[in-house]
Amino acid sequence: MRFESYDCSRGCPVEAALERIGGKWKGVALYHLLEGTKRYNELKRDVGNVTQRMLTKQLRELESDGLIVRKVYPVVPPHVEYSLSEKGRTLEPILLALRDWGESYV
Amino acid sequence: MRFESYDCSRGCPVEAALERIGGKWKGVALYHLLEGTKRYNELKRDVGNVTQRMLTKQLRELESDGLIVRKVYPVVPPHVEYSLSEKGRTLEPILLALRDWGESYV
DNA sequence: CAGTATCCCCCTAGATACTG
DNA sequence: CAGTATCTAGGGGGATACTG
Repeated sequence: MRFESYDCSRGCPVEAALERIGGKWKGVALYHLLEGTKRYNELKRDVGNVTQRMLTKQLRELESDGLIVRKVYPVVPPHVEYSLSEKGRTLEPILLALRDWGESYV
Repeated sequence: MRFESYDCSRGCPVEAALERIGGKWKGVALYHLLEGTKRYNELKRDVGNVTQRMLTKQLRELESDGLIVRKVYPVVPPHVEYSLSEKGRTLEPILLALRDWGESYV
């Protein structure tokens, strides 16, 4: 048969993946990071209507999941850059597929 | 450039797509419906550790988003079948990509 | 079998203000 | 510039019991 069945009672890969990128602003943030490294405020502008608190929170989760890299330059004023990690870059096909689907079917 | 930028302040396609499939049990439910039409309890077993209340709720949302079809046979005992709609079937590449990513990178 | 009906907790997420 | 700190509302989500 074409699709194998999974016992999701103790971890399903689809569920696991969505837990990583399904946060309210995570997908959009990751998507915009496909363009390249961005500073905090740049990313905030791109993501749009998000509060600082929430963006910071979601970025920290993405970081601790190893999907993005946060680089701090110890200067005044602060300079922080976000970029996709190797692992984060593997999400590219998914993010582009989500974008295309969103454009076509929503 | 490879990726166009989107103003997400009033609707971003990635965000829109994730709003449809990002619910806690939606991805898994959709994924299992790739296998074909299922009855309620069958789907519930497949999805795993979900309560009836939540599964019903998420299925109703998927239905009102036009991603799944709910067919009720007016018999006793009740018989209800769920299946992917045309639109829902367009999610197949995304669901498979999520599964593959989840298997490899989580 | 395939749901409702209740009750309730807690976490998500927003608003606002403050800061190294 | 890139964040904390604090407070708060709202609803997502669980447990349990009941039903046509």
